[in-house]
Amino acid sequence: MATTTKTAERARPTYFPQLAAERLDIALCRASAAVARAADAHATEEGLGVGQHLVLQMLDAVGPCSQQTLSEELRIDRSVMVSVCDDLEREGFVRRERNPRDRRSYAVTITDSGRRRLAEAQTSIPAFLGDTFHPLTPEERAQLGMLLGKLLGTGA
Amino acid sequence: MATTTKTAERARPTYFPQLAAERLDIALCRASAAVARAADAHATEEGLGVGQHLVLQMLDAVGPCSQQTLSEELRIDRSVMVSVCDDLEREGFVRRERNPRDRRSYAVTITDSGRRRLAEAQTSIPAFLGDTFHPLTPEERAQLGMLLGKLLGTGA
DNA sequence: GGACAATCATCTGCTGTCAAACGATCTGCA
DNA sequence: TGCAGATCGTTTGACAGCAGATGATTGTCC
Repeated sequence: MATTTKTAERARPTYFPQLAAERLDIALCRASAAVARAADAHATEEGLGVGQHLVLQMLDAVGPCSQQTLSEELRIDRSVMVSVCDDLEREGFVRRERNPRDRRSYAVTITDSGRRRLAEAQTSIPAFLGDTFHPLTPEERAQLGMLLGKLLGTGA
Repeated sequence: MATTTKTAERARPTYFPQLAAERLDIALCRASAAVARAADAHATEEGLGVGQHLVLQMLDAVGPCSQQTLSEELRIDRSVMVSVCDDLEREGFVRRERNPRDRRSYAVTITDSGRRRLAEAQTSIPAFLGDTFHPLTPEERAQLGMLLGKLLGTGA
């Protein structure tokens, strides 16, 4: 993203310090949404959105899942999960079969093609992520992940 | 928000640990957007959105500003700032006067009514925020703010 | 003075997210 | 068995964020 260079060029805006601490928290959370959005946009450009990547990764790791399970684990809204799976299915990366035990739900399964695509993505992504998170040291990134995880109640 | 109680009630979803670290970062950033959204929704319910609150707070602290300055400092998009100021002006919390030195820009000024509204909001918000951020200690909150700030290039 | 690029506020269109509602299906209970 | 309520996937409508274009204004360079 050009944001990094841009902020360097011009007198970069700063959260003005008089902001009440509580509001600053929220302002920053809101801003971290921008990071996620940028990552999303970039990943989509590369042909595999963050949501799609997460789904493939999870299916690869834990086997067939319902869309419900996927959306709960990955914090992607059910209605959004529909289109994520639509896209993945259209490209042949997953199969949707009705779960015979509960015909309301699907058993979403990763295909061999999906596994190959996943492997590709794993290699192309790190460079971009290094770019996005480069202001932070590896320790700080780990810490950020830990704090956000704690804030969101995902356990220690 | 009911999120805290809800996560306690039901088998709470967790980011499944096999997630590659890089993706987890982004997944968490994305999820923290949900925190910001929840805060926004709550604040709007109380009659003063987060954006509006931030603007009032800044105008109160640093005096009249152009919309451009406000949107840069507060990381609110220019086009969004238009409607934020529209709302504030309609309710009489700010005045928009043309800057005589540069008639392209406005000098947005907080009114006495705006100051009163700001004072009200300052008292009603902390309770909700304490609830939202209670998983973190004050030190951790400060650290989270620092890390996100660094990630976004707002300086140390 | 006049041409040109830059800036401010604004509007429009696109995308992603979410809440609410719906049909199909399952579960529990009488 | 039959019925009420819950759950799964889906669609729809509303809304925020963002990029790009526009009109008014400013500053700059010739």
